[in-house]
Amino acid sequence: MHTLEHLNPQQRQAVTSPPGPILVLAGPGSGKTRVLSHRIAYLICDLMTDPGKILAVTFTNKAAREMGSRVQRLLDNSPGGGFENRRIRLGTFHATCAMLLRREAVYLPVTREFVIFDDADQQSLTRQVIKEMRLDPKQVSPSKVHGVISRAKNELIDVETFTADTYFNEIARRVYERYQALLVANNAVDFDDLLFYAVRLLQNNENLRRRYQHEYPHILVDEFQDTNMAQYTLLQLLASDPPDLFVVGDPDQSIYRWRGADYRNVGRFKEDYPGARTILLEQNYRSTQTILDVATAIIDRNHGRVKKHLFTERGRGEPIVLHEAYDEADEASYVIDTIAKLTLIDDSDPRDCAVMYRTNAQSRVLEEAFLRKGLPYRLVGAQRFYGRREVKDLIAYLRLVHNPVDKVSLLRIVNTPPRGIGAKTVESLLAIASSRQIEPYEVIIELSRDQGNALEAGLQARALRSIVDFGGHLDEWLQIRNQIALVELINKVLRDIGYQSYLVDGTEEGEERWENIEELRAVAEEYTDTGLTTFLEHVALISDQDTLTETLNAPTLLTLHAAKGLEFQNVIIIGLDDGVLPHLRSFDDPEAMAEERRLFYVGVTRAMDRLILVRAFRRRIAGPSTLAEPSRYIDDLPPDLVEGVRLDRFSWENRTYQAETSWDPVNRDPVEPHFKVGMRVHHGTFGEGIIINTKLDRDDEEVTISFENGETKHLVASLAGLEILD
DNA sequence: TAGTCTGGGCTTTTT
DNA sequence: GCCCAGACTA
Repeated sequence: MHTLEHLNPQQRQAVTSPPGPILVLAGPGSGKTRVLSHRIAYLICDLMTDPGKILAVTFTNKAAREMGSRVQRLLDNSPGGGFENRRIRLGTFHATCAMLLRREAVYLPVTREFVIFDDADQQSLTRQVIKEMRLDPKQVSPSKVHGVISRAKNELIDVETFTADTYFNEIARRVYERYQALLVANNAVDFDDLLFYAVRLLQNNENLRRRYQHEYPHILVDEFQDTNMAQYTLLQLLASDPPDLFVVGDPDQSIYRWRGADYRNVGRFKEDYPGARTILLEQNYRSTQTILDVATAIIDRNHGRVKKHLFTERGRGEPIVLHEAYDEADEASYVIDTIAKLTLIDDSDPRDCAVMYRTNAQSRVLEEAFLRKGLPYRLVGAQRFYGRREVKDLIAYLRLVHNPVDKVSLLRIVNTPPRGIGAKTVESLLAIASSRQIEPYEVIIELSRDQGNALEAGLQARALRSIVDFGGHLDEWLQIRNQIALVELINKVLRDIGYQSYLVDGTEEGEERWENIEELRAVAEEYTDTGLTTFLEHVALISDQDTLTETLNAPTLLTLHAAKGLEFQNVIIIGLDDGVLPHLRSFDDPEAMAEERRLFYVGVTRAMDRLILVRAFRRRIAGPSTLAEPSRYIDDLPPDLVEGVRLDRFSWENRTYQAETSWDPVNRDPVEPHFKVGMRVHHGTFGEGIIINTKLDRDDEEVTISFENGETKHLVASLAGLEILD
């Protein structure tokens, strides 16, 4: 019972409610993870619940991990002791469904070894279907069509019930049908299928449903406001009778509507479970009262919501700061200056500062500014490790070895690295496969075993040699896949295809790519005991945040979406201009506009001590730089809480921030211009010409030359080998 | 078959 | 203004 001492009355009420449908509306910073983990500990230690009967679902791996370790800590400290959390089923919606589907694969159109297609795979499959239907991918955008399909699945609409009310939707319906068939043919499911199949399975099979209800009578859900129809239905199906369903969420932080999330599930929950107990968590342990008041002023302008009165015992704190920069470059230098200043006056470390923005494109100007100063930063999202080309390539090889009918992976790597199996050859291979009604990989392996067949197939001798070579390797991989450790398999594949020499081409980028491969191999080491299936599932269901390095003492740059669930001492939100925040694309949709507001609210409530809002007088969004209109949200800020005075400017030299950074600033010598407009030069290929323009580009000089032969060229001076003639 | 060129288009992206 | 994808050329 001692674990309850650290909870406030509302938290305690939530944690100790008798089992049943319970809805916890948790304001930002109100300790929702704490409530969830205490609830689990309470079930185990006080109500003597078998840990194996508890199912806790989150949206991210990170949240799942965090909850797991917090529960473990609570159990370790509990008076009874000896409890273990290992048997708690704790995971993301998708991982939980994947577990269920693998167990019950006999009821599915795919086998237990199914692979999970990620975003890029889904995209390329959709594109393939569109092309197959002889539609132009430029007219019919694969991403839009796939978006429609994905949304349909999230709303549990299958091909049969998908109604095509418009021409576009008719196309989408036909693509949907074929797309689904191709997934099955590849023994694959996409992210949405994980949920969709799980729901259908439980709906159509009463025994199975009973079994799972009995297996997990106690269910807890994090970020409930972000559930979509499929997830909500899944929870309903899993909940036993009487249900013990403990859901925690905050409709004001619902920012994934465009991914199918529907915060109205919160309202639905109350309707579907009339006896549900609702508990509001309003005490905030993160921010100053000033920040909470600003946040409240912003969110209170959204209608039709349960108002929360966020309060803290932390006191008023400092006023928030509003700054207007000249343009985005000036905005970036203001950000850097401000962080430098904060590290001086506030005893903050650079790592305590975050810069948030609406769109990823905004990070570029910031990054450039940091790089110019030689200062480190941590960027969340953007160049995701598992989205890197080389990482995806290696994973595609492994997926192929695991599940050779996966044609998306096969096509991805059949000529990567280039081995002379080009588009023409691939086409012939596919034609042979379909005419003989076998899988393309079988054609490849057969050819490698018996080259005589090839003559009939009409393949060029050179192409055949390449196929034989590749097929031989593939054949061998398939035979040894279950006999050697995962890392050994990876090493073998890498060696066989000469991947290192392909990647490492003398450039820095090549080195980096190879390092990524080594990192992936290091991850694979941890799966020596569990094997390829588990490893592939792990890499398919992982998120970017998991790869965020925690050690670097540098500010974090991230989108407002990525900021959800995090907190920082100092938060700088840039781009408070209409069209950026709120985003232009949301203007004509009131629901979307309400979500933009929530997004801003999420950003504001990340701040513990200081909040700094920045806008720019001019801004370039697409095309030329134009005058920007201040964000409408600026008008909603209570004037007495805002300080419009700009912070004093500091120069970077000798500042603690720079001194404390762990990374050596890149001190490039400034490039001296060698060429001037009007100079006559000679070029090895183009002959003589006159410089008509020069430009210094961070580390090189770019010149425009009008040559005597009439051509005008842009050249990089260091590479062009120009000779100055006068 | 592999690099270069051109044109469209352009939020957010837990899995 | 920049990036990616597909067309085009060597």
